[in-house]
Amino acid sequence: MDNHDLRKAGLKVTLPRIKILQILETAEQHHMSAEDVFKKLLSSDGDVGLATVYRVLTQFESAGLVTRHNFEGGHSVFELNQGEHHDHIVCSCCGLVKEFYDDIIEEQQKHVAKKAGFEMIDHSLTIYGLCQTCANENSG
Amino acid sequence: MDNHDLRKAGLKVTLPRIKILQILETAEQHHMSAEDVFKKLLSSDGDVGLATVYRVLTQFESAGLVTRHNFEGGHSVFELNQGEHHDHIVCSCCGLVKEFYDDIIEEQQKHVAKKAGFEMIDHSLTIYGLCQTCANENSG
DNA sequence: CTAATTGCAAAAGCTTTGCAGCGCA
DNA sequence: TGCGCTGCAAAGCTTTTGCAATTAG
Repeated sequence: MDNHDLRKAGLKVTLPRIKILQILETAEQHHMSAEDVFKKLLSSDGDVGLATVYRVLTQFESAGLVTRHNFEGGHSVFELNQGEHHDHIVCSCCGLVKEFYDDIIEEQQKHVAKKAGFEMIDHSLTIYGLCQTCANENSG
Repeated sequence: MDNHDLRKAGLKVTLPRIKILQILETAEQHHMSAEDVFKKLLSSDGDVGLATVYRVLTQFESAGLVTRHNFEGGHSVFELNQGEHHDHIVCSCCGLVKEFYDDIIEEQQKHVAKKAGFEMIDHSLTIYGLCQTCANENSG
């Protein structure tokens, strides 16, 4: 239940926040830029400002509801926090994002951080490549 | 020899390019933003525009002389391509950047990409954490 | 009722681009 | 000599902020 998540985060349950949460939940591609979310809002109703989208997404990030990623390309993308941690593999051609989780890599990172004398807080691993579709198009 | 690298990249050997290359080579912290490079230029002579710094760095990137990273924080940082590939561990507190290379992680990434049906082009692994200095300050 | 929230518009970064003049090859 | 390169200033993009009106609790 959305409203519960919002309240738990200390945020008032307002229409923009509910809508944005729903968009993030139901989006087929759940890595969205602020602009993406804004466009979806426009087509659904058209009463939420872009500034609000940014504010809400930032609040959601602080509340731990979403994660912000800085993939290549200058703008941030946001993703709903559901399920376990994972990393990303992004198609450089079409922008497709797939998620993956690899135990060996996770373990090895802790190891590396310790060896470097760091207390690991977080990490961001993104593999860039060509998805099958794009690879076929380019070769054929 | 700098000039040789430039010519090899099909770039004319001009003063701004030589200077920027030297700055990247001799910088103690060799992950620099365009602004960082620009400031160094100002203190050395003061005749290179910020726009030129961006242009030259972008050209260097295309030529494979430098790599552009999108760490957290909105702006790009550039790093001279010398020696082997490596990943980064960044201090969230003071911004210190350390490099590391881990064979197991490298291998495992190839594996993951293949399993996801991607042709791997590149990858970017950044661990965020607290360096020893910052960890001590925060605990003490 | 009160403080949080919103929309709009304006501003603030970082980065790119247009253009006239300068410099390398 | 010619084209590439440069500096400056202006524009472009994403993101943030100020403010008056609105709304949740």
